[in-house]
Amino acid sequence: MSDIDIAQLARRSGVRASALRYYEDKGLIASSGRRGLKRLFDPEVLERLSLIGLAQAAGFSLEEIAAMLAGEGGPRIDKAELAAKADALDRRIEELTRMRDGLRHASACQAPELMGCPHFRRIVRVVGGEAARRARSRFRV
Amino acid sequence: MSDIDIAQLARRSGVRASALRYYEDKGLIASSGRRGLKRLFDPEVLERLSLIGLAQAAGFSLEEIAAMLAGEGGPRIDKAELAAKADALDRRIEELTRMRDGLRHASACQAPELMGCPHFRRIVRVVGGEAARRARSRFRV
DNA sequence: GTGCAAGTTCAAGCCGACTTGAGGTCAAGC
DNA sequence: GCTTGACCTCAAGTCGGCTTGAACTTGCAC
Repeated sequence: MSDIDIAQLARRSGVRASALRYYEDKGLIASSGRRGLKRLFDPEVLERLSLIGLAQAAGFSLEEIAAMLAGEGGPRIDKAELAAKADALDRRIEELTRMRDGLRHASACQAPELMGCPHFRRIVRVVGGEAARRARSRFRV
Repeated sequence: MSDIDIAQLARRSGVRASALRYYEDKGLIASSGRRGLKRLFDPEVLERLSLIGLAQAAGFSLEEIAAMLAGEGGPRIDKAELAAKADALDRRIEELTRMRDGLRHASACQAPELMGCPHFRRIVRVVGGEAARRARSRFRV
């Protein structure tokens, strides 16, 4: 078989060997066997790692991802949950957009004192109040 | 004076008292004095907390924020740094947008096996590969 | 057959941003 | 004057997602 070792998998996926072991431990990926002590992986794991990466980047925790991947024959992914995540991303994108506009203005603002600029003050009030609570809360994305 | 106590400040800012003490310790805010043991705060701190919230939400660490706020007479904020942060946000927004589109598609996709859908597979490859490394890296936003 | 790079296990450490807990102080109301 | 409860300090704990270190084993090249 063309199973690959952990170093290969690490190199080809960009995920460090220690992380791969960690993922295996958490049930996110499985090795296809051992050669002696050494793990062997099916190259399909590469695709699974991409899927994991996508899910991570979308804001799922490893635990959630493990649950999704646990299904038999292909990942069991809850469509409603995906839609909810997409909605959350929409909100986050809007928020970041407002923030970016604020920063953009601040970086160009001619006011001698930034806090003297009414435009910036408004941004601080709006974004700083609301979004900060989100930033502090567990749910990053 | 109309200085307020830490409970008031917490209530009005949405930042917990323990966090406020932590911020003071880190030099992000200052109390204007004490009544006995108890801290008193100038209500202006509320605005400063909003600014901190904004900066946090924009992806600055508390340490960075402390450095920015350290200047005399109004925060000394580096315009170039702000512009860089805005650029970073732009990239992040683009990424999240692609991710959202992927999730949206996945949640609507009719393919019996999600991984059988070429569209989704492409998304996994593109987003899952690149963005995941970012997600894993320190720089969230 | 032997040297050694590359694997292994397991426990502990790290990061940032706080929170929590134990034990102490004190201003104000009864 | 005494209770009470809001505040105080300081150290330690939490969370997720790994990484690191120590001590060990192994497959492969020579």
